[in-house]
Amino acid sequence: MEDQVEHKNPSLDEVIFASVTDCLQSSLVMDYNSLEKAFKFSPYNSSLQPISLTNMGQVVNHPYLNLNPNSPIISSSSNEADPKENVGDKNGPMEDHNEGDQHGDGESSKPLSTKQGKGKREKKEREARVAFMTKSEVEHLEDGYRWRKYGQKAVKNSPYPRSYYRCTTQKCNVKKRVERSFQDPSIVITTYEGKHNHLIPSTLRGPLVGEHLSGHRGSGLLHSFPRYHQEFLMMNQHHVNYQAVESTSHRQSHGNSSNYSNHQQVVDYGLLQDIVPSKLLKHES
DNA sequence: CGTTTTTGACCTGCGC
DNA sequence: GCGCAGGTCAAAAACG
Repeated sequence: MEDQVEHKNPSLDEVIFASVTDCLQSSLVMDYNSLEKAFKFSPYNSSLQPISLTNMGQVVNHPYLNLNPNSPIISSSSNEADPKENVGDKNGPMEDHNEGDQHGDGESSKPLSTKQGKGKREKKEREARVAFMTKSEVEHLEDGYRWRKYGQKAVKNSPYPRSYYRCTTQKCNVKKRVERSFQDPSIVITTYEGKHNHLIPSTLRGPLVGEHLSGHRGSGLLHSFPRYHQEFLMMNQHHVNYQAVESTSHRQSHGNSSNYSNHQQVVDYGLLQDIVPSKLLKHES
């Protein structure tokens, strides 16, 4: 734990969201130590990017984060199409796009020998990551998507293991990692990697996220699922639509501290409207 | 019986 | 080069 305090330059890859005590409250629970730990998630943790969720509460601050209201937000969109968004990082870990050829890294069909990739795939490309810290008793928070666990590892210096999940939807290679903070075991750190290329499955074993968001809070399986978290997912989901329609440059709104809000303006009248409460959508604009 | 979880082995990147 | 830690695979087990 000592060695982790190297100040690396954050760049446009990883986002740290605030956590909330639960979906009914908006009080932030921020534990910097845990945050640091969250940063350690990534072997490439040179890339961290704060997010401004102006309609979702305050931005988490952290010595590593270098919060800058003018910095482009997030993200998630990043490695897909816009090389510009990778600005600032010294072509480190994210220089090639393995999704270019197919969907992904280590799909099960890929033989190990290929994986070793002598020569070919130099560095494995990583998707954008978003980390949430959530106060929750359960580790695997219901988020509307279906996940299959594909691994679990013990985490150094932590009594709690880290679990690895993959979205079960075909061709969707979104992954997430879940681990409990050893500093505060009540906090679950969930890291999403990649973007869903599909909508939230309607065949959920429970109410849709949207339902939940639109006022049935406290009911159903998602009760433990924090609102920020849900909101991110909703936006993440709709980003797919957004891209499909607008596939270009709306994201570049410098000076606006909330790209999300900007984004929301774009998708506001689409599907999102059906599932996200309007006040939430309007809040920022 | 199909799907998901478990878990040990293996691979990769990094620091020394 | 070696060892460590993180990440993934894949066979077997468990589950519904």
